[in-house]
Amino acid sequence: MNMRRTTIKDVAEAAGVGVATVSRVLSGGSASPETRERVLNVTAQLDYRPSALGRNLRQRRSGGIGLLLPDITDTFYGRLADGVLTCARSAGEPVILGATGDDPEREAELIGTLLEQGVDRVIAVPSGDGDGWAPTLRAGLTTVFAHRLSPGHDDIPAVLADDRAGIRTAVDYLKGLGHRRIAYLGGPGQEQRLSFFRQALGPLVDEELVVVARGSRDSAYAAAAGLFQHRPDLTAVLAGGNLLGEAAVLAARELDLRIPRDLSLIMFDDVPWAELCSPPLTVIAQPAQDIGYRAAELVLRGGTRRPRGVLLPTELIVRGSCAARGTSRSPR
Amino acid sequence: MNMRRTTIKDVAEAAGVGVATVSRVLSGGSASPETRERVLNVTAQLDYRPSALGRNLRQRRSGGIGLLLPDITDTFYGRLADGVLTCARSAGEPVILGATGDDPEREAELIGTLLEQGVDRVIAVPSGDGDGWAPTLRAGLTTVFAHRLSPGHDDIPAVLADDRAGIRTAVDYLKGLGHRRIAYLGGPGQEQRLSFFRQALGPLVDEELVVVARGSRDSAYAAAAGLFQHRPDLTAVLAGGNLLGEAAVLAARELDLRIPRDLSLIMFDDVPWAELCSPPLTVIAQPAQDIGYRAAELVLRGGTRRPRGVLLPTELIVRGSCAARGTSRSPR
DNA sequence: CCCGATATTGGATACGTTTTCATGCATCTC
DNA sequence: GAGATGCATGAAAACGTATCCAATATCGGG
Repeated sequence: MNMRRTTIKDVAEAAGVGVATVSRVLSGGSASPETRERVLNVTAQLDYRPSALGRNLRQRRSGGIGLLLPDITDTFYGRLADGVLTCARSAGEPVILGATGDDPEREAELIGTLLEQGVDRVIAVPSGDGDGWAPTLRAGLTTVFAHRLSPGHDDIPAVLADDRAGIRTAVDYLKGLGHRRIAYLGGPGQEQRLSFFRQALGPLVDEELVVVARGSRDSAYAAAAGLFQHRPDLTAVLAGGNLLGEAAVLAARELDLRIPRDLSLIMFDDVPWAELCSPPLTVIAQPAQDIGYRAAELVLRGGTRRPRGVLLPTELIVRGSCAARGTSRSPR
Repeated sequence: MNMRRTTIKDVAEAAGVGVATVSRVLSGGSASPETRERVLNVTAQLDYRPSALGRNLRQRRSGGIGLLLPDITDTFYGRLADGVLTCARSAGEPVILGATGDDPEREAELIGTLLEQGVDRVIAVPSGDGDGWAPTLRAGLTTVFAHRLSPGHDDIPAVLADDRAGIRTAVDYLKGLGHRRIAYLGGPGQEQRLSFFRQALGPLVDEELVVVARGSRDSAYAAAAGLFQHRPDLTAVLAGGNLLGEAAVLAARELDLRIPRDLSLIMFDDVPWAELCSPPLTVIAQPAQDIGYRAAELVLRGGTRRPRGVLLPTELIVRGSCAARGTSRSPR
């Protein structure tokens, strides 16, 4: 028994038309009403599904969207991915996921795989300094950056949270509470944010209080602990991501720093556990799902008339991890 | 300027051999050492990458692994996905991700998309009662179930955490602390776990204390709150997932139940924030990444000699969310 | 020195689709 | 009514690869 898949040829034969006609009917070309109906009937009856394999080869592209994230384990990227999936599903496009680990080399390797697969649309949280992207873009990939942009590729549309406003709001909030020595705990690829932070802090900026960790949990913890130990005089810290925030809480606990009495903490990204933490964490919420969704919209719209990019609003959500400076000096 | 992609034909021409030879060299067939070297040289020089499109059509399958998860936002599935990605990357296989939302209909739709793409290997956390899988399997998909199995498809290999042991350990632990009225807060697709729970509890089981929520956060919260309000006499609860655990903590806080004084809590799945919670949550750790990795190994090994499946160990990690019953009656 | 066996090679074919192009037919215009 | 115009249609040609098969070259044994 040879269970061959039904092809367009079978449909054409059964409907008494040519394969070209079937193809046209199915992809919305012109055809006479009777023919169309007949073809559609046969299609339904035979349960025919056009093979993407043949189509892809013919069109020399596989459809589908490549999604390159630093770490799918990070809930922020999880939500971002969810947004992409939602949009892609409504367009019937498959999503090919790759985890770069914020390593340009791995990123390049994954892009290679995507190209090999004929994928010509990719949404990426770019890692590295952006050198790796030049050849990719020349290869004709429709690219949209999400969450971060890549230095030197300002012509690529990007969907970003409004980090500048978010950081400004957070810093102003901390300043308003009387804090002066405010630290920033950043992760990979946050040059942009760092400059916004310096900008928002103005003359108060202290380069020793700006620390950048690598992507891992361990590295984040080490950075936080190092910072707290080395500069016990700091009174507030802005963590540039939920991993960093987690590390800050852990390190603070380990060093017996009480939040918010000894240390005020604001974390980038609102995650469910921020509310479960004690004290609940004050955060800058980012619309992660929206970022993904909008990026998918952009990349699906494709080459035609590419907008400059999208900036989505952030929101400071005040919970309990910040206190006025001086509280620690209040009696007992 | 016509920037055509270099094809196998170009390589053949440049190397002065036939396309068949190039194909053989590149896919490990037999060839004379000189020919092989020459072809490889030209390949490298022209930066030739074989197009998956042509190959896929020829072999009538697209390679790549379909990954069907209920919710990529859930860190458990995030880690599982990470495991799959790691294994797939080492095999050079792309991973196509789909979120089912635990909805059999969406699941079927996604499977349809995969089939259309020619994907013939899929790793899935099956949703629903398993009816939807029969046609899929008949279509020749190499399938591996992860984390859950599908009722009525015991012939499909599955990679699971040892829920039975995990639950038994947790229940015994709670029993040992003096608890008698122990509740279970479950999510979708946890029939298996439920029966293990009943089994572990033995005569103590109280059906009113077994609650099943749907997949969403809201639903989980509603279930937890309803349970706590309706049965204030319960003293311990086992949450069947990190979403449920989160909901339990939130609901307990809302109802002014102190953990662990008024209520002992054990959560399935060890997540980073379990340690940040106050009190830190006692959990049953599951090797989510391993589950994904092993599932990928299984599905890549493919049709040949399919093992019965894999059971991975769980571990009870005692932190601070469980107390001996009677503590609440202690003075003050 | 010749024959058969083996290893290597390239031409040709097929995979399933989309798209171009030419054909036939009907309708429209002057 | 004749030529022009438009539309529906099907045959055929790609798309880039893997593989079948026949042909050639190499080698060993008799």
